[in-house]
Amino acid sequence: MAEPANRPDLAAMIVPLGRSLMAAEQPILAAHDLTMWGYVVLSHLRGTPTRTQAALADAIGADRTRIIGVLDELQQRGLIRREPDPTDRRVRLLSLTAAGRRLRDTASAAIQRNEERLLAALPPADRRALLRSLRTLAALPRDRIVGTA
Amino acid sequence: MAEPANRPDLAAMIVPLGRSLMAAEQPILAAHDLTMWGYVVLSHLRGTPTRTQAALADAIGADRTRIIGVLDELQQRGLIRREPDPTDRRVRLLSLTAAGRRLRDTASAAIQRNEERLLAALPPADRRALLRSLRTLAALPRDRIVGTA
DNA sequence: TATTGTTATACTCTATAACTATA
DNA sequence: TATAGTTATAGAGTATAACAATA
Repeated sequence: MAEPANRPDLAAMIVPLGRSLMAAEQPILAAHDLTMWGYVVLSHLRGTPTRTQAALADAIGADRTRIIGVLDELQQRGLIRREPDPTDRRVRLLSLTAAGRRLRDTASAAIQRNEERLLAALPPADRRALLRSLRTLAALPRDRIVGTA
Repeated sequence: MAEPANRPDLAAMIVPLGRSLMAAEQPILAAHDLTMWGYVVLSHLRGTPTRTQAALADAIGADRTRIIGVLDELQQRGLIRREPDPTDRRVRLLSLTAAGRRLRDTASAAIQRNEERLLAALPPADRRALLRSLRTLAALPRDRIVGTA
């Protein structure tokens, strides 16, 4: 058993790659006055307006307490709306403003322009398969990956 | 300009996926009494015995000061050798012991067994293309990805 | 003087606990 | 009493600065 390792661990390839991609985003985000979490929030709200801050935190894999300062700033800058739900005044309805959407789309375009530079290293068919596969894996629920520890 | 975003950012897919994969490794590593950095060190030394601790730290993307405790423990447990270079007694020659190699291979097999579960979600051709592509991207030097910020 | 490794310290990021308000 | 949000605090992980040994 235990044949010789003929491929690196998935994690060993993906984690450092992720770190590099994050580092590559940093100057782009800074140019748009966005923190990484700020950008993540905008990106998530762009697809799916969210009913509670807790649900948002959960969806983006952050702690509830961590996103509060982020939301404060995004709201102050008029990039998101954060209105008490008339039905239940404890919850804050979260959505993007037009300005928020514009900013996030501009930043995203710049980020993807940079990413295209890397993807150019791949044959077109592999490139497509990579993106398709990553979408599939990224869509898996976290505990499907982690296993019921 | 700025056509509607038709794909998620690479980073947005890869980073959370990496976090989940790391979380999935955790219990497996714990079962072998390994920390993540410990495992990373063993894995790197397995492929390439390294001449200085600084070079090792650099190769695995860690700080010089961070790996010292890790090396201490691995050495104490007889998993690595760490001998002063007779040529230059400042440097420590680092390599795996037989026990170190065995342990890392066993852990790696368990990790990859778990990863196979996920890869099974992909069509075989995509799966191959994904691994091939990740290898290519992971082999890129970091500053090729980050750009000369 | 420059470099390897080490130790001690400070900083950042993240999670935990305690509090307020609504229900 | 339970839940959403917030604030204050503590903890983990990481990097920075100062030091000792060797070249």
